[in-house]
Amino acid sequence: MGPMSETSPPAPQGDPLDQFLCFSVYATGLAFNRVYKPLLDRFGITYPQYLALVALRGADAQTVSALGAKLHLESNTLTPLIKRLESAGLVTRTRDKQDERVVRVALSDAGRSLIDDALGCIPAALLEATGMRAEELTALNHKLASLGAALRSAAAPAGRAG
Amino acid sequence: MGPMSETSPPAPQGDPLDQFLCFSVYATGLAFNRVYKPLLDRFGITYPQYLALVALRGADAQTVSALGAKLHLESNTLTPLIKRLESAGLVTRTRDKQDERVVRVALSDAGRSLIDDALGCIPAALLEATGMRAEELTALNHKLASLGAALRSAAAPAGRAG
DNA sequence: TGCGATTTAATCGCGCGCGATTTATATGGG
DNA sequence: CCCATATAAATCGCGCGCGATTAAATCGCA
Repeated sequence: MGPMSETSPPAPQGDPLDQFLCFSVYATGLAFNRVYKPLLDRFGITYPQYLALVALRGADAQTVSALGAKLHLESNTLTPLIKRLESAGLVTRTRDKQDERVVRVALSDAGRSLIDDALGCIPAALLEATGMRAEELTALNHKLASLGAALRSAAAPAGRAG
Repeated sequence: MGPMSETSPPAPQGDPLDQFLCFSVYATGLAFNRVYKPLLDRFGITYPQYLALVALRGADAQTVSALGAKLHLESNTLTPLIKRLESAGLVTRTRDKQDERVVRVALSDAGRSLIDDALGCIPAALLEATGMRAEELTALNHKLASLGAALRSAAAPAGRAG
């Protein structure tokens, strides 16, 4: 993203980067990670692993591709991450009998209880860290989601007007 | 972030992750990167390097710490990044004569003309990729910036109520 | 049936972020 | 003056993201 409103001749502002929406997204992502880190360290998982466990909680025995569709990641990122979760005993990986190409990933009992525990306290801690009202965050969430969707379709290689 | 509005009993929605603001920030960050990648490849730089060059354009001969304050990064991340920019001939690194501990980073002529060229076309391409109006993006930018600031102060180790 | 095209994961290399540590320089108190 | 402390940057290891490639299984079609 670039300077958004070119209609600002007078003040040079704090920093040029602050005019970039992409930078706000980038920096807020870093900030989220820093808030999550100490909370997730107590569970021995990373932030991407936390997201994967949340996604797995939604539906069990998902393929790597299906999980990737939810997380917007591909096997080159997911396979090593899932193997680390497997080493930690939090998920199981099984080749599909019908189609040996696909690997199905499921929460183990330990994984399920870990993510349930985590969801019991972490979201509340995060909500407090934002210092904002839930409805305000929901609105922001929706706007960001549609921005993300627009960017994803713009980044898609095939068939776009423009 | 967690489920934001617990006031939604009926629909299980698309995916649980979509209820997490942190995930929208994370996924939108990934999406921004994917839009930037082909644009920045033509200049031979990465997205963090692009941000660093933008920050350097704002004020020359900055210390690593000052640059880090703008980017919300520290020397463990910045030093290697800056060295890559130096190898590419885009910035210069010089030890401060008054205080030999500090390193001052400045754009080279090549770096300045590269970032000027990049800013000449990339922000417009990004604006188009969002498919949103500039004023809407500006509003989103401000909300995200204050969210980021809140998270950063919550993540700061010392002296907080709560 | 056979065999190329497609699909699904996995592998590899590189550039971040970052916690932890190290090195080098500067500063201040006895 | 000397040494403890502080500060700035650099180094190291690990876990992502991801482009590119590979391996293996399935599908399709003659």
